[in-house]
Amino acid sequence: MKGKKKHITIHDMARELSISGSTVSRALNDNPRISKATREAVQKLASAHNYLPNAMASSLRKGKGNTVGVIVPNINRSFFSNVIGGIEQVLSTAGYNLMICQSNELLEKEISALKTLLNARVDGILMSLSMETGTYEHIEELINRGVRMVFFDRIPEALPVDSVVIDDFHAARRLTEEMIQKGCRQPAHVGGSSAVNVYANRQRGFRQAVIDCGSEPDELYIIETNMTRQGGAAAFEKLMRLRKRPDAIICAGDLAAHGVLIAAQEKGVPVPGELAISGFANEEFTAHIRPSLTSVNQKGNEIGQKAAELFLDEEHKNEKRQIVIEPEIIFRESTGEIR
Amino acid sequence: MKGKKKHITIHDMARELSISGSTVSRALNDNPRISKATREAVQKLASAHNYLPNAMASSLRKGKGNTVGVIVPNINRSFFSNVIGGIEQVLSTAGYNLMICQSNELLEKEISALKTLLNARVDGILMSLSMETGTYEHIEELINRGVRMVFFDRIPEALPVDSVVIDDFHAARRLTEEMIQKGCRQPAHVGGSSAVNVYANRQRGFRQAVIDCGSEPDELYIIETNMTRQGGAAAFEKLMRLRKRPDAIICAGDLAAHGVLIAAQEKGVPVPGELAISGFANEEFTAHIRPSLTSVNQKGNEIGQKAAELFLDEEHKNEKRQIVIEPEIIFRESTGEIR
DNA sequence: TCAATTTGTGCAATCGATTGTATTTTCTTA
DNA sequence: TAAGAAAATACAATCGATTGCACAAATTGA
Repeated sequence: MKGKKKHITIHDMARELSISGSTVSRALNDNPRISKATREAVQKLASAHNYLPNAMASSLRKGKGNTVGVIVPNINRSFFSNVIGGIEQVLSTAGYNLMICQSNELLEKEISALKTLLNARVDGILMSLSMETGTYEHIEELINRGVRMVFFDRIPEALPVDSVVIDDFHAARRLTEEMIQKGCRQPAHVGGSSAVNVYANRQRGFRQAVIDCGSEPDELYIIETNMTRQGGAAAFEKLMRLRKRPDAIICAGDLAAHGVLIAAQEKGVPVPGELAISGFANEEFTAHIRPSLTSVNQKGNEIGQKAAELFLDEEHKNEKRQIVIEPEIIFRESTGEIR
Repeated sequence: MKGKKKHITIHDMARELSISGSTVSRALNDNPRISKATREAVQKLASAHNYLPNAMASSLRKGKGNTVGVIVPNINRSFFSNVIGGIEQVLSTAGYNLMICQSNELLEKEISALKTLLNARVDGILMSLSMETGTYEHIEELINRGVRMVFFDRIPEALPVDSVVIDDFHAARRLTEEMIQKGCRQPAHVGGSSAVNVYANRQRGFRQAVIDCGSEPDELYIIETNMTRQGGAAAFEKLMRLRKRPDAIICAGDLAAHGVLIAAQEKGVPVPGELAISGFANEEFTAHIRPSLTSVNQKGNEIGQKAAELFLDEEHKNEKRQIVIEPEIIFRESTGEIR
């Protein structure tokens, strides 16, 4: 008895009211060309039937779907879920829906996610590159197609696209300087592949701070590794084998920093007594471990909002605008009595 | 020069090859009715043009879009992002895309998310209720419309829908029993509103364990609060004011448990020496705080997979199937030397 | 009262892909 | 080689909403 069709269409209602489909459509969209009487009759019937417009049909006709795609490496990293939150705040107000995809740091999945979003004819794509992404043909193709894109955090720096980043360079530099000024004599840096812009910038910031303080960066104390706890622990081992042990390890990620911390504790190296440690990203756990971990708040929510605003600002598209957000360094126990 | 149309259609290609659109369509879908020659010619042209089918058009025609909606309270809770991961593993293999929405624990947002998903004519909705959701009219309406729904974790128990849950009752019961057997004399329970099925079940489990061990549950030791760190701390204060202090606090969530732990440490109550504490959900931080927190692995990934499988199994829809997953209790330092 | 407006509706095409039903072409086989 | 079967392709309708244009009805003005 419940009919085969799940949904009432505009035409069903037109028939019911003995008017034409176009009138129903206009009535629902509050078109002034429709008389108040019919408009109200239609709207009443619509809500009585719980009418819901078929977004596919209207998108198809209108050529745009009020959907934007978001691709992040991983939604269960607090930074990225905060970004998504920020994006959603802005875009849902503007009437857009989100299609969220994960690349799992894999280029292949990134490409297939892009394909999916294109199939869905999203109005734009906001994304952060996967760690694996080193070439940008797949991105360039989209740009050539005229797809509206905004990147955040991990961006293709060579490409003419809008982006939102935090000032990684500056954050790493300030953090390192602070450590040195506090009396640290031999800082080390543990980061990710410098093929990724954020890691490259954090490493540059570290180097600059060392130079500013009158030394030369020593390559032995700059390690590139994968940014996991294991990677951090491995880097720690390597650093401990050096003739002169570092007394501060600035890490470009919280997980790696935590790996360093755990390894140090296992080795019996007092933190922050003999070794100061800092991370990056301000993941939730950093505040709760002992010693709590100094880190950098990347302002994910704000990044998401700005990225969404860039997307919405149709005026100046593809002008390679870049919004730089100043991150906030959060000093905690792992770096001792700084400030 | 780049033309107004962003995308090539099937008809553009048909014209180019001087054949009909239907032939192109069939060729692209490897329909055997099309000769090998034309099929290959079409496919070659398609890839030369980077042709991407318009998902809206084909969905509209086919009446289904290979998209399923997912609604969770919050994507940055590790449990939920794990669920999403599990769902994605299964559904992307089956050719579905995900539209992910957050309710932020708000009924209003839950309803608007549902509306969005219906507009998009998703093929189904997998969801976990918001904390605020106490009435189910909005859900029932969907069921009446024949929308394929699968719930997980926080489910509307009275409704005839498929669901995947973990055995909260059993987990809480076992955990509590274990504590009592270990010598705990006065266990307490800190949980969320018992209007939410999971919290109700965890509380029931606690009560049952107490009964099984020969006592009567004392209402003074069963507290309902909001499941945040603040809520946990407040509950702790309340419990500490009782004549006989509890020597074990079983919490229905990790955040609350952490709040209890911090408050206890501030009060100078040794954990696990004088007070054992356990949480629920196995959030990442539980393994990293000191003392590390005993918790319950809710197997988010597995739940997601099962939910997706229920969705895919078209055979028996709306049979109120329920899959119960046995959670795993992870004993850590906060409960001392159990097992 | 009739032409000139204004206002309200309907018709039909459209968006892009799919599909049942022709229709044409090619291949068999007597 | 012609008739019949089989294979390949084309036609046209369809999904549901939107929209330019045409048309009808109501209103205005003279």
